[in-house]
Amino acid sequence: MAEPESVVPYRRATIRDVARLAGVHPSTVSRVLNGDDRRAVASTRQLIRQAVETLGWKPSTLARSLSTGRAHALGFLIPNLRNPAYAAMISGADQAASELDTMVLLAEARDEDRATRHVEQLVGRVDGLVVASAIRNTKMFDLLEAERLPYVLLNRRAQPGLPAVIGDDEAGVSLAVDHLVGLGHRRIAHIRGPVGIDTADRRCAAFEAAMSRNGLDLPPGIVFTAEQSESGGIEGARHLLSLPKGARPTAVFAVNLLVAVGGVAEARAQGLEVPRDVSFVGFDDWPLADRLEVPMTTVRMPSEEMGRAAVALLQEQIDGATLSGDHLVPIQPILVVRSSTSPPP
Amino acid sequence: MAEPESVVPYRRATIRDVARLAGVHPSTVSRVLNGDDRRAVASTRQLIRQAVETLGWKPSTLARSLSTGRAHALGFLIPNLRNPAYAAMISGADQAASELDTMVLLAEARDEDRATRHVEQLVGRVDGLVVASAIRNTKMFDLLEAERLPYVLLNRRAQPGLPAVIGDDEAGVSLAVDHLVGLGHRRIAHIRGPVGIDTADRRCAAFEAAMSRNGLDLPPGIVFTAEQSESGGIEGARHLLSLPKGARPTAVFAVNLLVAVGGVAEARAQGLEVPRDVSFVGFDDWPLADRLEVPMTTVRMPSEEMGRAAVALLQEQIDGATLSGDHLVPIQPILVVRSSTSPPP
DNA sequence: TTGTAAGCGTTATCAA
DNA sequence: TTGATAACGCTTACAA
Repeated sequence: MAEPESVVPYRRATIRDVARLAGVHPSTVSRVLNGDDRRAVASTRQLIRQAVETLGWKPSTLARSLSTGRAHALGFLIPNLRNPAYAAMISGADQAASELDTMVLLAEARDEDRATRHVEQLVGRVDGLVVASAIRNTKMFDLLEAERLPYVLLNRRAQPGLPAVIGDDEAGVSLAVDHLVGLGHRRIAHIRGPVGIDTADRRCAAFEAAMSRNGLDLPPGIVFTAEQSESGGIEGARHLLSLPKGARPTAVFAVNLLVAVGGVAEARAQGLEVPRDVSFVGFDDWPLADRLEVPMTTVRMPSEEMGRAAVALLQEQIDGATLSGDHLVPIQPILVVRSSTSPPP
Repeated sequence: MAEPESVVPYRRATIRDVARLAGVHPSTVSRVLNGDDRRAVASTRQLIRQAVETLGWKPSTLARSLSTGRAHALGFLIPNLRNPAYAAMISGADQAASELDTMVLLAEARDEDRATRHVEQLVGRVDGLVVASAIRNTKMFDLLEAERLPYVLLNRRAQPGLPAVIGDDEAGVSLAVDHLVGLGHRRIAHIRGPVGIDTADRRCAAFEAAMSRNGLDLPPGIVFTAEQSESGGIEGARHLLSLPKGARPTAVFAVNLLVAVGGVAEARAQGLEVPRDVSFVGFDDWPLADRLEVPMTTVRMPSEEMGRAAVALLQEQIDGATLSGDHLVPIQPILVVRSSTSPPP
C-alpha cells in the first residue's frame, strides 16, 4: 500500500545546498558569490553559478546581516505622510541608497511616542537613520545615542553639533521677499512658525535680514507667530489685517504653504481680494497648489537633492567618519510665481 | 609606565553577558525573558531582570528573527508618496500592526522595476506584504509566489483568487450618482481610468449600474477613458464638453479627485462656470481639496479601516491560514459635498 | 585555490 | 527548574 503523498514543506535553498550540489565547501560558495571572483578557479566558479541557478538560491539578508554586522538598509523618519513635501526628499534618498545597494525603510513618526517606538524597532534592522521629523524629541535622541545608531537630521537642526542636512532656506526667503519688494511692496508681514522649530526660526531670521537688506523696517506686530497649519494662517491673517490702516501689510510671507493657504482664505473671508488687496507667498510646493482658489506663489526647495545628500552623509558616518554640524545643499531654491502676488493696491 | 588609555570599542550586551552576570545559563535568560515566567523560580527571575537592567540589554532583532523565522515586520508597498490618499491606509495599518507588536516598513513602488527591487530587498526582512500599488506587475507577483511571501492586495484586485482587501467602491459610486440625480441631473458622464486598473473597472461598472438603477441611459461617448491624472481629466472634459448640445452632460463623475480637478480646469478654460454650467464629483479626498478654485465634492472611502483590515488579513495568512478572494471592508464610504455640484442649468 | 572551524545573538529541544 | 547543545544561514580568518 502506498504511503499517502506527504507534502514536503517548502524550504529555501541555503548556501550549504548550493555547496553540496556544486561539490565544494560552503565557504567557497560564499567567497565566489561575494565577488572574490579571482580567488577561485574558473571551473569551480562555473559549477557554483550553475548550482545557484538551478536551486534558485538567494542569500538570506538576515543571516548575512547577523554575520557581517551590516543591514544594508537605512531608516527614514518622516513626520507626516499627509505632507507631500517629503515625497521628493524620500525619492532622492531612495535613489542615492539604491546606488549604494541599500534599501530605505520608511516610517511615519507623527508624534513622540511613535518616533521612539519606530527607532526602537529599527535598531538592528538598519545601519543608520535619516531623521526628517521636526518634532523635538529628546527621548528619541537619547535612544539614538544609547544605541550608537548613526543618524543625520534632514531639513532641521537640533542642537549644534548634530550632523544635519539643510537647504538654503535663507536664499529661498530672499527670493520671496525680493519678489514682493520688486512688485513694489514695502509693508511686508511674516507669519512664522513656533519658536524652537528650526525651519521656522531660520526662515524668520532670514525674513528679517532680507527686509533690512531692502531698507524696510519691521513695525511691531508685523511678524506673527502661529501654528504651521491652515488655521495658523487664518489666525495670522486675522491679526495682520486688523492692524491700523497705516501699519497694515500689503503682502504676507508665510512660513509654509499651508499657512499661506489659510491666510488667503481669511483675507477672502474678510472681503479682500487676493492678490489685488494683499499678496501672499508660501514656502514648499504641494500638488494642487496651482489649482487653489488663488494659485499660490511659493518657494520650492531642492528637496530631492536634500534627500540624496542626507543619505550620502549618513553613509559616510556609517563608514566610520565622525561628522557634525550643518551641511548646506548647494542647489538653489526657486520661486514658483503664480497668482497670489501682484503689485500693492 | 601606564599603558595609554585604550578605547574599549562599544559592544552591545548579549544574552551571554546577561547570563554571566546573573550566574545562569543563556538559555535560562532567553526563557525568562520570553515570558515563560512561570517556568523559573522567582529568585532567578529577579537576578536576570537585574542583570538586564544594569547591562541595558536589548534583544537583537536580527538574531531573534534568524532563530525563530519571524521578522515581526510587514512590508507596505505604495505606488506614490505624492498621493496623500494612501496616508490614511498606512496610518490604519500602522495602528493594527503595532497592536501585533509588529512594525510596518513602507516602500514606494513607483514603477515595476522599483516594485520588484523592493520586494527582493524586503524578503527576509518582513513576514508578509501589503501591496497597495496598482501597477500591473507580473514579475513582482511571480517573485512573491516564488519566495512564498504571504501578501494581501489593498484597494485592488489582481487575478481572482488572490486575497484582496477592498472598500465598497460600488456604494461610493452610488452616493455620487444618486447625489447628482437628486440634484436633477439626467445626462451624467463618467471619466473612467484605464481598462484593467481594478478600481477603474469597478467604479465604471458601478457607475453604469447606478445609472441604470436610476432609469438613466448611457448614450455613446458618455463614458470616456483617460489616464488617472489632471491631464486625463482635461482630456476627458474636452471630449465630453464637445458632444452635441443634446448629448452634452450636465454633470461628470470622475474616477478620482485629480481627474475631477483636471475636468473642472478644462470646463473653466472653456468659459463654463462650475457648478452652474456643469457639475463635477471626484473620488478620494486630498488635503487642499476644499481650497480649490472650485472646492470639490468627492467620495471619501474608509481608508484607515482598509489599512487595518489588510494587516489583520495578512497576519492570518502569516499564521498559516490560506485565504483568498475579496474581503470587503464593511464601513461605508461617505460623500463630502462641497461646491462643485449644483442643480443642472 | 580550497577547506576547516569559529562566530554573529538568539531560540528550541532535550536531558539532567 | 535549569543547563547543555544544536540549530538558524551566512562570513571570515586561518590552515592546508
